[in-house]
Amino acid sequence: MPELPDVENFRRYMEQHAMKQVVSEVRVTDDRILADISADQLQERMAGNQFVSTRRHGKYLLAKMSSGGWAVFHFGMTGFFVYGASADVYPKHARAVFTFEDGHFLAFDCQRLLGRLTWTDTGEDYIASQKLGPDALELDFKSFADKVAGARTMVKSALMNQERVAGIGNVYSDEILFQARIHPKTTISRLDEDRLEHLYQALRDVLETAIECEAVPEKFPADYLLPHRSEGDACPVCGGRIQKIKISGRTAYMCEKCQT
DNA sequence: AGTACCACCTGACGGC
DNA sequence: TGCCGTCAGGTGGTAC
Repeated sequence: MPELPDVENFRRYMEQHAMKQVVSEVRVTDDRILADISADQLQERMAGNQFVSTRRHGKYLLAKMSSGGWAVFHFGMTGFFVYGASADVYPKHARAVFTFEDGHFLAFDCQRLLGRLTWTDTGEDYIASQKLGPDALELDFKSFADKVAGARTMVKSALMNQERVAGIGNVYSDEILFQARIHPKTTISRLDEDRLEHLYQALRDVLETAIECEAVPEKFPADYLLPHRSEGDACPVCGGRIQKIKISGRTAYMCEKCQT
């Protein structure tokens, strides 16, 4: 479930492996992965160019090419990258593969096809066109209080709304609320200043910690909910049972004793 | 401005 | 053994 920390990880992976090499071919093996562009157009725009820089906004990864345009990746729920040598086999659900002149490749694997690959001439325009709010890690407390906490909706829904703040999905909203000890069904506009500040701090801490842990559940601190996201599991803080509830159709995991 | 529900998509899993 | 329903979840659409 790629959310902000996972995508930040993919961005670093791409920086580490795929930069400053000429793309010789773009092979799209399932064009349902494409949005608003054809495989031919993508090939035309990318072949002969290099990735020169990357940026991330929320759950979107944008990779600038030497031609000046940007390849845009959204990972849906099952997307990830694999960089490999020419002799390596592509990952099982590779939907698009960029081959470099030296024979190495960067594959965009996306089992459930909920991810997207597209193209934009201007990064800023793309972010605006998707109506994305500020990236969750670039949001100061004041904007958070205005943009997110002004909503007359449940706090979990507000955190997950990409127009309010970009980058938080189902899993990390649960973690943030667990760390802040706030019940996910609380109406966010009814939190007092103290609890709101607590929530904001938890948001930052959780996302930064998750990035440090490379979004690998086993590396998370002992008091994190994430490795215990299953009904009836023991709460890592109080030992009580983790509950599974539905919030606007989404599954939320929480500890009723810790979160009020 | 909210909520609720559906569709997209694949694969794992439980029930029978 | 296999078939069928359900679920996972990011996003986007529609109806209320």
